[in-house]
Amino acid sequence: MLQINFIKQNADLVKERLAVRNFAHIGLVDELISLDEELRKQKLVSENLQASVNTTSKEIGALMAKGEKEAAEEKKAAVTAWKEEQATVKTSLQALEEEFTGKLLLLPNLPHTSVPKGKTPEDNEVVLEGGTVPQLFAGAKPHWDIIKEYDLVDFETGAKLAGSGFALFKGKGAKLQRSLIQYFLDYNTAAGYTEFAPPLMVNEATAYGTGQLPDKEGQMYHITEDKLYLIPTAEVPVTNVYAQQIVKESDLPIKMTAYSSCFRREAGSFGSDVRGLNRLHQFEKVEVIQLVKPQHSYEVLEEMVNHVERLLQFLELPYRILRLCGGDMGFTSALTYDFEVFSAAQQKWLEVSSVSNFETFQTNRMKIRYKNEEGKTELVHSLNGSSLALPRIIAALLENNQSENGIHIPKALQAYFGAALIEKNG
RNA sequence: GGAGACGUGUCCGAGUGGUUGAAGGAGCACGCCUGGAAAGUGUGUAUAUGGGAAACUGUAUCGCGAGUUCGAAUCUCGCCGUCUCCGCCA
Repeated sequence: MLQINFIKQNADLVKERLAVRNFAHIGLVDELISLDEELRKQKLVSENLQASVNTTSKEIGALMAKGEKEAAEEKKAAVTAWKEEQATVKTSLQALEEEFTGKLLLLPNLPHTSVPKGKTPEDNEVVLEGGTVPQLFAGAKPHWDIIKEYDLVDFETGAKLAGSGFALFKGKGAKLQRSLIQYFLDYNTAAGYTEFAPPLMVNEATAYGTGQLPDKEGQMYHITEDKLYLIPTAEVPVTNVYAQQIVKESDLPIKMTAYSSCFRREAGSFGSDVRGLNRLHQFEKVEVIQLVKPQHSYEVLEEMVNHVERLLQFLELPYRILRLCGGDMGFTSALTYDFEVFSAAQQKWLEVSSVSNFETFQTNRMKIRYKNEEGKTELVHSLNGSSLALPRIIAALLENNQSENGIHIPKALQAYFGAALIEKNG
């Protein structure tokens, strides 16, 4: 959530930055500014009335103590009148406040100056490519066929148990996923991230904190009976660990990692994009999250990008890094780098990680602050990234590493998986 | 799920309608004492937001929300959480 004081002092800049996103409701900026002015005016009126009520009530107390009942009754009448006046002000104040916060929640984050203009994924900027795309043999198959052949994932049974878009991992497939999770977590904790195992459901306040609500309401599974949401990413519970806290300056940066299942309704997704492991309602992911001092957040973003990049190098996958354009960037982000791996049999780039700096957009909602060098409390910056999303990594590994003999396991993973090859009779 | 107890500042802990933003203690900071330290001693020690150059000052906050009252940490109701007993249970 943007800060109203910043919006007021930089109205033109805010509009200009929002335009980079192709944000359709730029008019909200001016609306918010005038709403805020009106809000302040009415607040002042209400507070002044309250001040009169407070002081006079104290006087009544003193008069009662002295036994001057009549004088006390006179003052009571005055207070009652003020309170009636205040009641009407409060009613309109409340309505204004609701309108104001409702509208403020609709404003997305301001894109960083390095964010390219653009509307669609085609306008994203390729920052760099790494790794080499393998030459596949003649009988090479897309992963959804490999999975069947090696009996690694059973989509039919997944669909029977839960519905389409739910996978049942099986045998070596399940073990491959488990070994990747273990490897990713070890890699992250070795880099100084503290491991968490968070709740997979969160309440409304938590979902607002990281910005999933109200923007992505329809994307989350909602357990209405208990007013809980299934998390779409570990970012939600883990970033909120420090919500409403003023952390010690010496505790920064706070580095956290978590493995979790992620749940997404993916309403309206169709076509070949969703085939096999490419898009699921439930998938596994390991996430890294940092809370940092504002002045360091862009250095930290680069550090996190490097961290994820090295992981892909260890997995020996061909990858590229994209700087997302304004139109493709998430609601809460100021700058996002996406990582894609090339899945050689489907000849397709698959997004496996998204590393973002949210600056104060999330921490303003969560009120995560620290006392800076001058002793002033200040919002920290929050960042996160996937390291990594499992199903698409598995898809790319299966496709890129297939051979007549079986599927090769990258060296870095062999100790975790317990073998160098997944054999056909497996 | 049933019955009961409880939820106060960094921590412990007082406070059942009126100078209580909140006693007292611990902790912390600064000063005195000391050769130095400990002990002792003095002072200070919440957050947010509005006004003000500042001193200072208005408002809100004793789990959260609503209500009663001229006035609520104190009374009433709802919610959340913690603990104890019972039930159920991986």
